[in-house]
Amino acid sequence: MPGEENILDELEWRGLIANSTDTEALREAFAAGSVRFYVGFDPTAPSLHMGHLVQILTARRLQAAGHTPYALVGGATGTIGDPKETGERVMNSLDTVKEWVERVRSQIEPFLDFSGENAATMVNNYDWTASMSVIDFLRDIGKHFPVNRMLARDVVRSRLESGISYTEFSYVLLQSMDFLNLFRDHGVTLQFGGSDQWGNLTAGVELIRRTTGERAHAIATPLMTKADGTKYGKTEGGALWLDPQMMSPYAFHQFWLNVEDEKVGELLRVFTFLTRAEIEELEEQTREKPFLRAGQKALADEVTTLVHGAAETEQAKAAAAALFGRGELAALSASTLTAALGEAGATSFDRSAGTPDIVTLLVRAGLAKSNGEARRTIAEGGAYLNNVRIEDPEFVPADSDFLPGSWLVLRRGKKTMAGVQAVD
RNA sequence: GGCAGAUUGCCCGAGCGGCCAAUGGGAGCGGACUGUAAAUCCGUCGCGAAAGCUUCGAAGGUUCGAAUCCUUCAUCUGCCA
Repeated sequence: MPGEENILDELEWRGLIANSTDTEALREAFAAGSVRFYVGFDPTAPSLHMGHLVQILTARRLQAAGHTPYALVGGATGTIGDPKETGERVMNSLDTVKEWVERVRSQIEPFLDFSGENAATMVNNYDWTASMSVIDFLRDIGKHFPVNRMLARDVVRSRLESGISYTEFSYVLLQSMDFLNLFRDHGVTLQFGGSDQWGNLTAGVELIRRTTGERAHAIATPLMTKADGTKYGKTEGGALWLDPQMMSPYAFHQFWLNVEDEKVGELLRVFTFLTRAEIEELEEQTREKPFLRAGQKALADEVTTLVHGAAETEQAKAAAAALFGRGELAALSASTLTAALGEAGATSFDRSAGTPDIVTLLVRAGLAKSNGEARRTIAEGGAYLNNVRIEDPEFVPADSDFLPGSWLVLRRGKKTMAGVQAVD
């Protein structure tokens, strides 16, 4: 094992352990050698998001400490659907799931090392689930799941009134079987997941105990929430996607840059590989000189680099510097503007058709959903062209308003920017 | 299977024939303050420039006029089988 410190202490310090089966036994296992562990990702969308990133980075931390990752994509479980409290999931077609499995897999791979002593392995539970016979499943797995216990689980109990299909009710059996198979065939003794997975995690540990008499471990990472306890990204503009097509690196970088002071330390610990000393220094700065936003800046740079790479981070920063900078927008070069607005969001209009008015431009740029909303924004004093507030809804930009590259920089409120370019 | 009640905008929740595009709260959005933070205060919050148009589970109906009354259907909740 590299290093004196047990990785468990590190995870605890970072606040990554919300729940765990037997901490002391696990600590011993970590100290005894390379622990084979697994974490699963169900393909429920075309991209993973912030919540999954916690798991991916935790896996990376464990691998860095010498342990051996098995990253599982849920080709089978993704077709079934983990029950959630709000109600039955919409079943996705097998083709869709198959496509998402590939996308999820390629999103996870860059974070792990697939070579060396403790090389990571990718597995897909479709491989051992699809071919299984119903009889085997019911006899070998189902027999170990008392329905009365299953009914007592929180998610299930919350669904008893509104209804739950047999399909989703059975989900826990599949996930538990995954753990059992990986335990038997690959010697995997630890599974971790989000704290909403705790029931599924412990069910797997129990299945292993019942069928083999041996002990496996489970860790649940905490659910990330905002300072007021609400979920991140739930209300504003959807989830925080890792896929650059679904959320631009610029928007991703901006998200972390705008995090509340109270949360900076926590997020630095969970989402970056900065050392304890570095993080404590940043927390200190956030307390002493919050207006410098040193913590937010480090957080945004670190996480964006992890997910999108250093080059994209630089572009996102350059774009923000150009758009939020003190200087005149007109002083920026055409290429800087094009790059910055490309990050922030850009559209174009045909010059020969004439310049649209401000209302149309706001809608065109995606800053307002309807003309009415655009007008309202103007009336509220929240509409800007080239950083100058526009108060007349009839306003049409003059030729002199065009910046280098025929750009118009539109802004709604303080931080939402978009560019519109005149093209021939 | 029988009886009773419910279904309102992103969420919660008033309204029970005209004054209802529909009270109020939350979320969201904008402004002020600040630091591209939090808290607070103010404004805004179906579409439309407007006339007006489309909304109150779905489809029909009564009426000059319906979210509000009637019929059928769907879903949910209680009570009785």
